[in-house]
Amino acid sequence: MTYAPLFPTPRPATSQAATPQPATPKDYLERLNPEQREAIETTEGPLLILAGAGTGKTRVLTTRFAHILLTGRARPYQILAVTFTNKAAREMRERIGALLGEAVEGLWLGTFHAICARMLRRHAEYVGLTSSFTILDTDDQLRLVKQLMAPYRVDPKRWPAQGMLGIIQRWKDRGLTPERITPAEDDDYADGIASRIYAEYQARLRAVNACDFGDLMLHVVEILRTRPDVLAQYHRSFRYILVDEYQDTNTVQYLWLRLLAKREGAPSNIACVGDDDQSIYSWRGAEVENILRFEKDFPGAAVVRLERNYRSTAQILAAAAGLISHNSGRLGKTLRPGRDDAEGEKVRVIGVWDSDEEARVVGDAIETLRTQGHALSEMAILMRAGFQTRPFEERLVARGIPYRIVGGVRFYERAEIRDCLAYMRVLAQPADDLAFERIVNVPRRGVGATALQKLQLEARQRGISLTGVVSALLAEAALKGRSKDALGALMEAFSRARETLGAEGHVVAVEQLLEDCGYLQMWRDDKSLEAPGRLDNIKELIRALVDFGTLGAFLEHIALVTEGEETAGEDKVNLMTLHGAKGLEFDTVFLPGWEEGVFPSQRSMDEGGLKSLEEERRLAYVGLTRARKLATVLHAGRRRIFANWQDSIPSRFIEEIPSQHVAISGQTPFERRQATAAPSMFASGPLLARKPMRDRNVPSRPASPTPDIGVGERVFHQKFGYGVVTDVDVDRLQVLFEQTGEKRVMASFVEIVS
DNA sequence: TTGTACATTCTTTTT
DNA sequence: GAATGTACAA
Repeated sequence: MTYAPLFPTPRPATSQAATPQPATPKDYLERLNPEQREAIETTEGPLLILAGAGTGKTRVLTTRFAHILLTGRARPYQILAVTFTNKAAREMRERIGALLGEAVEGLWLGTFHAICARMLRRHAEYVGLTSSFTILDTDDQLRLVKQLMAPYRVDPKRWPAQGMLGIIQRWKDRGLTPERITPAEDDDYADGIASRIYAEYQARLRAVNACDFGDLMLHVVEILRTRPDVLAQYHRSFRYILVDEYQDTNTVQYLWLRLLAKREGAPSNIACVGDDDQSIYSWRGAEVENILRFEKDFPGAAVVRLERNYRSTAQILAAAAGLISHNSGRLGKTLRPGRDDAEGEKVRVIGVWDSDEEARVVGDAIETLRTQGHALSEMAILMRAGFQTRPFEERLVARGIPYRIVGGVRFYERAEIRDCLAYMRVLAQPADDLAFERIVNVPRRGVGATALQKLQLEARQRGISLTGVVSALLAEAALKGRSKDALGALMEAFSRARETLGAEGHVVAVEQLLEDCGYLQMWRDDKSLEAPGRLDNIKELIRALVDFGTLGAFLEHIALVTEGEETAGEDKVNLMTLHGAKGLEFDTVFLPGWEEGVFPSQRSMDEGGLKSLEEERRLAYVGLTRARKLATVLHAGRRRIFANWQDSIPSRFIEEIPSQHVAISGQTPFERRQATAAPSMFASGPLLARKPMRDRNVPSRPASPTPDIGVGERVFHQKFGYGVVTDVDVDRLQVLFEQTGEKRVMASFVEIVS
């Protein structure tokens, strides 16, 4: 196997002896290719950098940043640099520091949301908030939407609150405040109450001095739109703008950038880096059109294409290029190998009988690689959806192979953490009704739904917060029995904690509060298996509290940083979704579940048709291009979905990879067509050497090979029952089943009935 | 108000 | 298969 000599990955220039002086020799430009240099040295005017996977995008961005500083074009605080993830922001900050030889302070470098939060704290009063506003988490959002929808008595089955929240978020993604929703725009969701709910939702947030994630962008855009003085202030301040992952921007983010970049009588020095082929977030409101339209939005824009890939082998690049060429409406860009010494191995495609075998095969392959001395941290299993990790986890555990799940259940999303955060929020801001609602009855204090409803009603009538109402009612002796005692004790705990907060600081105050109100005791009494772990998590949370000066600073940090601590560095196999893998790279990548309905996902295709199919294809492209040396695609003949088995046919994406860059193996319905021509791969490579298939006396599978089946034929399928063939494509059938509707199935899985 | 039994839905996801 | 939601009893 031509696996051993790894071509070196280009690293940022090491230890430049750079003091930030304009006269510094520009050795940081020397190891760049001509396109990269152009992308860095074209500092004035709008610039679009189309950066394919693995073409040194981050390097260009950071070097460009440093270049602007080192040539004296701007001071650090005059450059605005935005990314999508905290991780990307952190990486940029570190690499800029390395280039300059010292950490730079006062940068406007961060995620869209973090930078907007910073702006919004300065100008909150323009949108009816104060600078101490809280940022809601998704639980709060959903609870609020449910509350607001309740009076309208819409069927929650047909119109779930989740969907309503989705609509509101999409509106926010598009920069639409409630006043900007036209009647035509008002979705027909829940009989057209969506815009009304939206308006009420926004009013409610304002009343509790809170905003949600979308608001961070939306409010700031609204301020920049309506306050020319504020806008002018930022225009004076930001001379250069750098944007990472431009293809993932949604409309508000685009509006925000355009407002900041278009300055009267000055050039728009905005440089956007992106790759239309890696746009995989449209379901979250991202508009690929933003990148496709860039030259129209910013006339006279220069466009630089980075196509030299220094990451993957020529085989992988050709495979990925062939696959993505099936998409239409691309800006046109072909990855070329940046080096000639890395032909590499073909992309492996392995067909397996079922999803259990799939996990087994991957586990075996990983074990083999490990015994050959390859680091586990250089291998990744990338799947379409998070739940697909399970069988692999089980297999890896059984094999004793350490693994890590990247982006699983995040630390700050655990219930116990959110409970504690809600306690802290009420402590920091007693008017935070949404946080209060979360914790009034956690632990159980006998303050249930009806009691809470009474409190809410009373609070609305008096125009005060829930905590305000509780204190008032207690003072008036208007409460009785259980709720009086329970709420009294709770308010006691808060006021004691508030005293401690002033005297001994926030860490002690929070500890005391959680103890006092019985929250910690609740978990100590809990006999379930996970209770001790939850207590540990809470300890961890309190430990993190120490690093922050105030409770407010801590809560802001938490709201914006969703990542748990990165435990990279340990030698473990990486399991994650394809979305989560964007921006990462590994020597070896396993891509399981390439089957119709799974990948491309039926769900997204139902929602978005051809556009979604293309996005799925881009996702496949992202997956392949994560691999430096070897990519292995797998597909199974049947798969466990929910509780039962479902037959599946290989993904169309497999056929779309040019066959000369693919090595097919495995005995599957798909492979049977080529099997006679191409001998099994198993004998050749040591990597995935495997026992021959066991005999399969599984009843669901007819012994006969593909019979001649035509359109209109009536067929029977073990799983789907009776149906009529509506289309035939070699050995795949489109069948309209009586019970389950239209499905694509393998011809070999059905029987003709007469 | 709380607990239990049963039913239903869902599984891209980052900030 | 899990997690959430609903209905109903205590």
